[in-house]
Amino acid sequence: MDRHRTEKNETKSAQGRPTLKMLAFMTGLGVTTVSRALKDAPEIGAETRRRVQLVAKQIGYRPNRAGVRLRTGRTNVISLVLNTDREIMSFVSDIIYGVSEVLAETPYHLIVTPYSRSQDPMEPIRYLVETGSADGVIISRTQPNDPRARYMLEHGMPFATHGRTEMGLVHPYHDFDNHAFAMGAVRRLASMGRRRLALLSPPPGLTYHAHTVNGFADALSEVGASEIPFNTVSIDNTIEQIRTRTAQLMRRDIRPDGFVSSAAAATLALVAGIEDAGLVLGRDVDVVSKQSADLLHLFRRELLVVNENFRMAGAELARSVLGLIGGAEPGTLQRLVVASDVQAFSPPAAV
Amino acid sequence: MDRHRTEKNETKSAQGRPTLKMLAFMTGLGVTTVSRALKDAPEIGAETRRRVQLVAKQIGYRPNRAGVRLRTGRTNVISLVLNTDREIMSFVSDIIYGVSEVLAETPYHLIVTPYSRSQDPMEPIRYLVETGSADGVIISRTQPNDPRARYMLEHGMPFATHGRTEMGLVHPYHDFDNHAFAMGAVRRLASMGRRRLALLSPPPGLTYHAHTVNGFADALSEVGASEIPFNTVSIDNTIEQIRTRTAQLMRRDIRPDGFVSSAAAATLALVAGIEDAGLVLGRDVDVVSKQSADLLHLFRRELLVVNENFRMAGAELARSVLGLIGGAEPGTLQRLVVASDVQAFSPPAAV
DNA sequence: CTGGCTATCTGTAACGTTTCAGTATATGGA
DNA sequence: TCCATATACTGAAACGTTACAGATAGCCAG
Repeated sequence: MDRHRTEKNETKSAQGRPTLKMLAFMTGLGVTTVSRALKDAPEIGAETRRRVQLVAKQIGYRPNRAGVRLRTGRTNVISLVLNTDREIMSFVSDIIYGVSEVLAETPYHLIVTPYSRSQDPMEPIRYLVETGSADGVIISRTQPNDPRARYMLEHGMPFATHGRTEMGLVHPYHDFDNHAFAMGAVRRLASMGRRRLALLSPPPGLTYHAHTVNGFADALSEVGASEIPFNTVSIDNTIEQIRTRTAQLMRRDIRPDGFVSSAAAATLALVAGIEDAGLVLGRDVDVVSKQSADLLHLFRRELLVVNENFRMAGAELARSVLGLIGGAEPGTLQRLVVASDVQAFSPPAAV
Repeated sequence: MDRHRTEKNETKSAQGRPTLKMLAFMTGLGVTTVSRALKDAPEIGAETRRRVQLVAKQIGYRPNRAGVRLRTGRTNVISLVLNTDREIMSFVSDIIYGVSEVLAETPYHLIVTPYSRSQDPMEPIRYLVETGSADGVIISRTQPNDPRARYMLEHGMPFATHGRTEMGLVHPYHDFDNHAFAMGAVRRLASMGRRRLALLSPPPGLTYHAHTVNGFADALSEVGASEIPFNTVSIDNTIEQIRTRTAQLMRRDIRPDGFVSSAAAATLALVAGIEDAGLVLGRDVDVVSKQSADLLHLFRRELLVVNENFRMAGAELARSVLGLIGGAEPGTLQRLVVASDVQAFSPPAAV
């Protein structure tokens, strides 16, 4: 009579998704035993374990994520928090690919948590922590004193940052040595006889702004070149803004004969501005730029480039978060990538 | 004695996440009532409803996704399925932004489900359907006879495609009118006196390959120009491949004096190849290219461009899937975006 | 005053998982 | 023989939610 009683001898076999209960019925064991057998718990007999795992594989059992999550709180999700309007284009896809690459071999899923202009960068972080929507978080646009990192550290949410912080707190990070990049760029320009250099820098506020600015300044004094200030604009500005500011700058009497640029898209605008002012790349001025895809040499072969690999960064960040979740020491999950040498255009092999 | 009995009068108030049970206790109601009051069910008194919603807002109640998902099967997740290596860079970030933009105002999360070179494109789809990991799916790289679309239709998984299918099955899609794009491009080239045109097309196999090829051919016969075949390569090839093939082509006696290109990144390589062969853009040859970001004019101002807005595409696709989930007719969720006119470079306002 | 509405509200079960606290059987030491 | 202990397994509870099947009370027609 009791409609609700769940009879153990269900006759329907072609039920939907396999569950532990089904597996238990099929093997004649209890669901507890099955659950444990699947995760190689020590108190399960060797034969039983093998038997359960065999059947599970046969019928294609996959744990129900909602069940696991509800019970354990584990989400098997890593969240990549991105600024919707500011992040540079290729940056996003490359980093996503890197992260995906690593997560693909794990039970983890990647979820993208966006935030935009108007929003407080803390908002998505708070959401993730409060709702427990992820087991780990990856953030970019890291600041020296980053409230997001502090908050996640305080709340025990595992995370890794793209870029370092400077708060005396230890956490996983992946960073490109922008100090070395800027130094190398300045040295290269100096070696070409350029003496009045300008820097198209990352936006002030982000940690790597200071790294870049310092590297630039350090190398300037080393090589005895001078700086033409160009800090009314950063790589965060629009193409149009960078272009017009550059053109203005290049029409002055005292103008740079060399540029260091921290991003490829910004470099496009920079060069456009230079040319708007009637100057010629490689003759009147040289430019060293970072890039992530190998495109700048197609744009103007006179450009000098240094490659930064965002895909690898994404992969490393993912590995770091997983490592941290797995109990690794955060201090061992920090990586600073040395900048490669400045590369000039080399014509492709003849066809 | 019974340790397990859950006393109703819990004294701890500063418990972790607010739950329905807590809300029920605070309001003095049953959890069923609270659950219903929060979703504006009709059988709840107006005052009770307001009271519950007030308290819920005050203590920041947010439904536990795992609970909802376990009980209802609804995941509140939309999955964007991406090919890890083939998708064009800017495409990915733009489309993600578009999707995010729309989902941000809903309870839905975006999860990115990647697949790569080696994999069967069906694999991630099967995974999503079998594990019920998403309430809706967005796919790109759509084919005329697309097994993914067929499979999802058969299994009742709501989805939208970027690009159309040709299977006689009705489903939401968003597509750019590549036939019109190709026609417009050819007409423009013809109006400039170009008579021997070549097409750098989308990869064969994808639906919009045929659209583009047909538009190209239709306009050719309309304007009486001829085609120089260039189908050993597509926009899916690497920069290097496109570049060398283009250079080879341009060194032949009979070479194109006009190109139509379906993607901005490919156009960079195309132009590089043209110049490798010693020819000059705007003099020896003209190129009309699609682009998503306004960058090609910075690259070479002689380029002619047509913009395709991937961000909008992402937003539309997201809206379509949500609409479909909400019960809208799939036939009403189809959109073909007309191609805008071919644009030549116009110098920025003087400074 | 009964029976049958309607309007509100409630208890319980169930989704699939893990964990706590056992239970049953075998093994071994005294 | 008896107790202790290890091995292999199991039932029940709980995570937070929704839905089914009532329950209670007020009201009105007959």
